[in-house]
Amino acid sequence: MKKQSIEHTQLLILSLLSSRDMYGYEMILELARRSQNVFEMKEGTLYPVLHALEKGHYVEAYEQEAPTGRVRKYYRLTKKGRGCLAEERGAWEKYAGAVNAVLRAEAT
Amino acid sequence: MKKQSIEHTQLLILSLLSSRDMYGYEMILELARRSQNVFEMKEGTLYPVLHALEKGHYVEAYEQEAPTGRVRKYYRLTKKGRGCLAEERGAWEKYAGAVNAVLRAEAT
DNA sequence: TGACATACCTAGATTTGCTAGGTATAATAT
DNA sequence: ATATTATACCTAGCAAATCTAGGTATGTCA
Repeated sequence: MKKQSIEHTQLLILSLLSSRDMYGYEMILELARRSQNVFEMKEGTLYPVLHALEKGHYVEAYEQEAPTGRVRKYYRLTKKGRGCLAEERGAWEKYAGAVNAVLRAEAT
Repeated sequence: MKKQSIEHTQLLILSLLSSRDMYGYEMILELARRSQNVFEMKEGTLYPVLHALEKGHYVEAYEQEAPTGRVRKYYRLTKKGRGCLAEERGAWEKYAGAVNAVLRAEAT
């Protein structure tokens, strides 16, 4: 079907970054928190997507030292990324609406 | 993440069959209709899933002649299939709710 | 000092859906 | 009459998305 699988991971990452800059590991924790542990994103999923987003100029990376002394790799949403987020948000709403329409029809 | 990709195709098919028995080609048309053309399921997607559902005893197939004279292969939801549908429905709601929670947090 | 949490990374397998082909019949247009 | 389109089923192989399972390294706490 048409764009059957929305790139959920990408949508979620962009959405997180729209509230504030974050580093990878933080995104995993934050996603779990905001979804009440429904999402348990794996590092093997996150990092490749993050690198692809950077390569496509949807996000920019920069390093910053944490209070602990460790250097973290933060990601910032670009203008292009913001546009992509809006687009994917729309796609998600359309998609979820369609699934719900089919599920509701079930009861009819 | 945990069951990241709900088996959307399966959920949609089971949902369709819960309203009435259908044959494959009909499901494609009906899905498009109920979703207002958001879903355009491909035959290459549908038939393999249908066969897997049959093998797993979630649906049963039977042949029936159409008024046109052609024989169609109808599918009927089994009790097991009904249980699976309820389960996947729940999973979908949980999943969609989590995505929406993350998207809403964005605005915060 | 040993275990665990933090923090990053990648190769390869798995799953899911799509592309692109095939067969065959019925309806419709030319 | 005949060519095209819609109906109706099928499968092999490709592509994309995510996960598994490993690796490296540092900081924290019992």
